[in-house]
Amino acid sequence: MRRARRRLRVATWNINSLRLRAPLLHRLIDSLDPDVLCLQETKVPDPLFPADVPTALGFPFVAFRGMKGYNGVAILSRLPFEVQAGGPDWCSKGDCRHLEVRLLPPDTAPVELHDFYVPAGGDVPDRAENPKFGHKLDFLAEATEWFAARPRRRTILAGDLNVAPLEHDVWSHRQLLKVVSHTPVETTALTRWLATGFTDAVRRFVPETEKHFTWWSYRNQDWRRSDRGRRLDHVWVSHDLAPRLKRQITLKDARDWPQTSDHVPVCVEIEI
DNA sequence: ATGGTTGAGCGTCAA
Repeated sequence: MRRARRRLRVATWNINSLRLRAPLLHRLIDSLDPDVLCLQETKVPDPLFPADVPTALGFPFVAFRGMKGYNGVAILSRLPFEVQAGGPDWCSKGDCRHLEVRLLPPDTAPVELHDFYVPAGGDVPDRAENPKFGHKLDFLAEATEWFAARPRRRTILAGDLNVAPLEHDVWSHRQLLKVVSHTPVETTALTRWLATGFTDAVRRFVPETEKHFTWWSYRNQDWRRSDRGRRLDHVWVSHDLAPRLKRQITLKDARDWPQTSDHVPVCVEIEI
């Protein structure tokens, strides 16, 4: 007997403080209707996680890993899941940048889901001068090694990867070649990670010759007019899921929400 | 070359 296919929508958003922007999640859900939502930069320690927020939004299954002040990831889900504990402590820093869950749809096989928040890497793209850049490169290398050693089936990886890998993932390739997020050492590292067995889901729908961004700095007076964006937020799927991709939605309108994040949500729909 | 803005949480640091 053949198992039923199910529509799965996975969204990712760097929310830049969950407690501050929890009210905006209503808009995200109205616009994207996700089944699963991966958040980054929740900036909330676990004991202070607002447990009532996901429940009120209709997402009864929740996992979170947060700390004081910085970082922090969370997964909100309509589908049940099991948290996969015992993953690596990336770069031995204990800094709350990754969650893995095993989604358990009632009518079809489980799906492995990863939520990542890759280190931003500071301002100077030189590991000798800037330890944060070294941390970023080490994180990317560790993640690549870890995924290379695992099988890749029915797997989705989403998050703020803090690298814009392609020429048209930034507003000016030439002007950003020495800017952290688009330096060759970073784009090469991210491409190697992708090549451990993933497909870039959004670029399946948006041609590589077309500019496509998910982040615009707060420091631009008129973000839409200057349009100096970068594509830092990604959804990747294992190759077996690539033919099942149905659409992507990058919710650019979210950049105009009141008191919003500098990142916008990205959502992918897959027939699983 | 510099500055521009935001959040956490009260110092500045991180982005």
